[in-house]
Amino acid sequence: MSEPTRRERARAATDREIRQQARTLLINEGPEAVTLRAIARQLGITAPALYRYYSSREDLVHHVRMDICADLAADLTTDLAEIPEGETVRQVLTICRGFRRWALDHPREFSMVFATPQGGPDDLSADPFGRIFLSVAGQVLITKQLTPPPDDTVPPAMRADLEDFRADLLATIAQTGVDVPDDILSIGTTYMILQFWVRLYGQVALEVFGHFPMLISNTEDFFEVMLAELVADAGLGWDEEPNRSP
Amino acid sequence: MSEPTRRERARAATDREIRQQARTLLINEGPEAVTLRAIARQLGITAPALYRYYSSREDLVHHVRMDICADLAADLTTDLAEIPEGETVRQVLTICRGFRRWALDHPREFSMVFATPQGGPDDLSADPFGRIFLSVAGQVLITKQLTPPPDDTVPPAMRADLEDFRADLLATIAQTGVDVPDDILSIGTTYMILQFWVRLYGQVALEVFGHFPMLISNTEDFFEVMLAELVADAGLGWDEEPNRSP
DNA sequence: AGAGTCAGTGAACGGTGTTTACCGAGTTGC
DNA sequence: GCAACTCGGTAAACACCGTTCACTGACTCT
Repeated sequence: MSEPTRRERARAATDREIRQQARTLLINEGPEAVTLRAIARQLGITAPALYRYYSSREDLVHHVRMDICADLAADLTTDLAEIPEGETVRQVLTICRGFRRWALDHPREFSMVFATPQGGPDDLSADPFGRIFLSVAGQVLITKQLTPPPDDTVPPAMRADLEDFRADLLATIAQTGVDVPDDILSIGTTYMILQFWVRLYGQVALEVFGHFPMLISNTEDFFEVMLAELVADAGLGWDEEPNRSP
Repeated sequence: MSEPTRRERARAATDREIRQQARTLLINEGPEAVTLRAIARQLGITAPALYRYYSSREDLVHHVRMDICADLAADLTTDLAEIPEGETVRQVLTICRGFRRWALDHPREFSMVFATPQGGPDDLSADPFGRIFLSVAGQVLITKQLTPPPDDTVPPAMRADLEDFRADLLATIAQTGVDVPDDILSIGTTYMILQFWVRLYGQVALEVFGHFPMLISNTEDFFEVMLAELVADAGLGWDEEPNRSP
């Protein structure tokens, strides 16, 4: 069992090569260039051979999508490792900046993962990026006093969904080893996390797709201003941020 | 000159049919189904004939994109026509709801126009959707007292861009016939309009792409809550909204 | 009436995803 | 050790794609 046969190792290796080559083509020449024949050509094999690994082009693309998510999560984890344990605000900032940077550096991967209508509501715990996002949210929840909107501003029709989401959040966070008491995650806070994601995503997507209604020469600053507002609105202080004197 | 020859009228007619057929294919079978041969087949002609109208498939797709924008703008204009002149808050709500509804009803058109990395910074005055968005913004600016962030919260590095954008805004609004005194459009207000667009776009795109981190059974309510917050943050009151008793 | 314009055609080229039948090296069971 | 089997890879074929090119034939203008 711990003895993968030679065949199995070879298979796993070419499988990795296929997906790697697919991504190289995606990055360098765009999504329409990632074709089975091109991939096979680069690998020195023929196109039908790929059907031993994936049932169709769509199937391959799907797996590539998952790889991309995993890589993004790995990137963010690396960034995060450099931030000391307790400084949760810096962790939040780091992950947001890391997400933006990754999106700008990998626009084609970004739009493949975050801007294709395909796919039902994604299971956040399956998506590694979701995992890391929620894990940071968990750390914030424990160590910082948040100022969420009072629960009664949330309309009744949303409560059930938010309850479910809260359960998801708690489960996902518990899985990462962090311990979150139930009462710290109010419905209002849950709603706030959603809003956080909406604004972060909107900003990054608009920047990647170039759909800001104006020419922005310094998008970096624009993002930082938005991020500062976002953090302030979430009730996180700047107290841990060294770049800010009182 | 006012006498379009029979040839010219025929040409314009088939041109419309081509783009119409392309959109039908896009809506019913997705972007990869909009192929020159399929379009020609539906029209009862052969594929090379399309090259009399467009220099390439990409060229056709580009024009289809413009058509989609024009249709969206027309939709929103129709919605807007039913709102009395003075009730600017309702106009804002109408246009935001209309944008969301259109995006959900036409997900493939939406992602083609609003979620493709292609294209540099788009000229908002060329895009008819941008026109209508800005025209409403203009009406709001004249008739409502806004509470924008004070100008000095805007970092210096962004000021130049915002100045340019403000000029664009004023020019676009002036083109619609609405008269806006220069001083009403502060830098802070300009920044606020940008933020408004970021949050609206983020919410709608996430809903269309199904990338909310939770299952939302009632997305309608979620949108309405976000919209209410958005309007409140923009400093617009609910005073004109009849569904809200004091 | 003759010249010219031009939408549309048919054939062809090189590319694509996918299926099918086949080969042959690696693995497995006896 | 050898037969049986598994299975990654191949070649050929099919239907489709975008695009080019030489050509036709009806409409338009002078």
